[in-house]
Amino acid sequence: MRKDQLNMKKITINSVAAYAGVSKKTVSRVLNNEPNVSDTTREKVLKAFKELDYTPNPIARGLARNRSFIIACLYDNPSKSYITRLQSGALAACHEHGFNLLIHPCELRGEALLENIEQLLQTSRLDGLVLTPPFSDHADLVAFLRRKNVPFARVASVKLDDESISVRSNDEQGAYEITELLIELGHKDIAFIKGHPDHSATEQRFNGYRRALEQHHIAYQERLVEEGNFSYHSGADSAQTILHLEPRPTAVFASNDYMAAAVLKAATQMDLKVPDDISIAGFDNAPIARHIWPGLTTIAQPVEDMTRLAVSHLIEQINKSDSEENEEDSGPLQITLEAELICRESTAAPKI
Amino acid sequence: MRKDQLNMKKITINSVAAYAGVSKKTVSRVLNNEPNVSDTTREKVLKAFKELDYTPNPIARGLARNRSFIIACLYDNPSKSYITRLQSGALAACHEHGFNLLIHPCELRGEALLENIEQLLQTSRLDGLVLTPPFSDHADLVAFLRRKNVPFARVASVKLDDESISVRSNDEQGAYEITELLIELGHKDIAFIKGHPDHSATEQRFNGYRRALEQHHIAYQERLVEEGNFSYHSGADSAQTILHLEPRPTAVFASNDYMAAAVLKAATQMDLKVPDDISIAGFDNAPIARHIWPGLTTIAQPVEDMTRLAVSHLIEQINKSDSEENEEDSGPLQITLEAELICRESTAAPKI
DNA sequence: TCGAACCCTGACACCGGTGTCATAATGTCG
DNA sequence: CGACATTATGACACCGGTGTCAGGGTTCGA
Repeated sequence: MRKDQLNMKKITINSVAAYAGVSKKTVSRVLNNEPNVSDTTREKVLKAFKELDYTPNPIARGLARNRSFIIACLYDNPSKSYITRLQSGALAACHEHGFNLLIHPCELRGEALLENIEQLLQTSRLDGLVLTPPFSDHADLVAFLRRKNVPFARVASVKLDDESISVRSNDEQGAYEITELLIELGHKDIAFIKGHPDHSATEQRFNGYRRALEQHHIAYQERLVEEGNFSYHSGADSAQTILHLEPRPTAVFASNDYMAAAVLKAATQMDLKVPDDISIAGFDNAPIARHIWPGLTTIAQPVEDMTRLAVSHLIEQINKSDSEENEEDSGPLQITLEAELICRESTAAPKI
Repeated sequence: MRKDQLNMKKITINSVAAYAGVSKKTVSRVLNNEPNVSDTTREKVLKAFKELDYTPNPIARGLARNRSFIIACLYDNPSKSYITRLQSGALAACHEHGFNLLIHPCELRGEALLENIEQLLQTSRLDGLVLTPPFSDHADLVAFLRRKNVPFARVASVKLDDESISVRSNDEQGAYEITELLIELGHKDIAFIKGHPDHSATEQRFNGYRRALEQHHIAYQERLVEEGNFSYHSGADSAQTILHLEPRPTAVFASNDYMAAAVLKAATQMDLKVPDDISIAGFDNAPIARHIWPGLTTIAQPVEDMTRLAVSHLIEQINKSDSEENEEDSGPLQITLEAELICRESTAAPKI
């Protein structure tokens, strides 16, 4: 059968088989790089692929193999830049492996979460799930997914002590370094604004702050610590308290850049010069950190890399569990990437 | 057959049919709300759905109907907040109709675009496409999709003179209003920073600026107009030129908030007080507009609504073209939503 | 009372791939 | 050289739904 005889009809595995003069099963073998196909046959089929411009139908394939080639990325994160970076890393890995990415924003709080996820699983027949903060350490969710036997990977989770895929950055170390920077500049009264309690990063960053103080023999002062929730607003509230303390701290380390930006705004409104009158540091290296004046000293995490790695390993696991039927979990996979300190204009030695 | 006899097996249409004592075709009829099912039968089946907790498999359904229930959202936009707002609107509409959303960032420039899209269509078997700026007015892409007979909807397109689905906001009017506000505050030398030439919004906003000047009998001065590209950096460059003009304009209207923020940063670095020494206005109401000090006067577009509407109508069209086989395009659908002026602290009367 | 029109319903093929197994062809070893 | 293992291939059922069509039961008009 010649190509033009097909006359623009949909190209299916049957057309290819007919064109190449083999059975559709053989075409399928070539498609999936299965062994036991002679070189000459394989080449005939590959030639047919090219000449017919054939693309296998992922839906049919999915039906036959009970797979959707779709993974979903769960998030409930206030930071747009964080989300888009997550997505971009996840997409890169998905494309590499021929998967598609579904994004699924949903709320951490509320009874409905598990139902919501269950419905997502039911209706989309996902092959796997990527948990991003604050879901990465949601014990109920993790237990639920284990019970349902749904492959998943966690991004920026704290808990390293289990057998699932998890990629994180070293938040504790980052916070340590930024605090140490302030200390070495000569600051002693360093205020700290905590993040959202649901995020495990919150505790990590706080720990880094405390460890740096301790290491440098500076007493921890509870009065300098405010509760925030990563939002700009919460930063603004905390700033009001912190900037009116007596004596006023000479530096503020906020757990993310939005809160740091809010502190900067509040300080500017109070006619405090940054960094002369007060130093400010953030975390995350969000775009705003370099879009304001002065630019924020902060910590850059390799968010794209984290997600890319997580998704990549997730897909590997999916593919593996597909071929081997034995349920040996191919071992845990825990990766920790380093974060990078970025110095901008918002930090300097205190003017005595 | 009783439910517990099924003993946790996968619930398929066959199980339901057996449980309800009807054929799978009848179950399928109930699933799709087809006519010609007696009330008693329908209820039996519905009862089986509930008791077995049945969810139809979208993949099998997709194979049979040659549909994927997936639409993709194309974008190449520098603004993270714009992207996430687009996504959130698109997701809302998708969920409402049982569709899934694929996100597909890609580059406008470069020969590879059409190939890229073609591959996306081939491998994902999308049911439709949402074009967001700057793709909304990409003539080649639009022609390509028409030729391929791929349903699509455009968000924030300028061209209203054709038969496809298109939802936009009135950028020209928004720019007019913000310029008018500045004029009414007493400004006469109002600088303007253009956006990216690939985006149709760029021209719209510029037109609004010029119309307001004209309407208020203020001569247009070419020296006050800078070329930008919506990025923070381009705003910073333009700011350098504008802020050093002699005489210096008393107000700057940037085509988006990032560029406006860059102007604000540059002005602050030059020890100019905003808004006392110079007023600054932006466009889009990006988060940064309220995260910096002073907050930016800007225009808020209903981005979520635009995308939601676009996707909603797109899905309607997909569903319709599925049932009716006649290719009558159900009429063009052009919607224009209004944008809203948001006054913050960055604009005031000029201090003479 | 009988055929026509209509409403329900199910048998069966089909969507486009993959899995299982039988079979033929080839290779290997005692 | 015969018994057996291995490789290459295709026939066929199957994944879980939907489309087509035929047949049995009702209703209706003549």
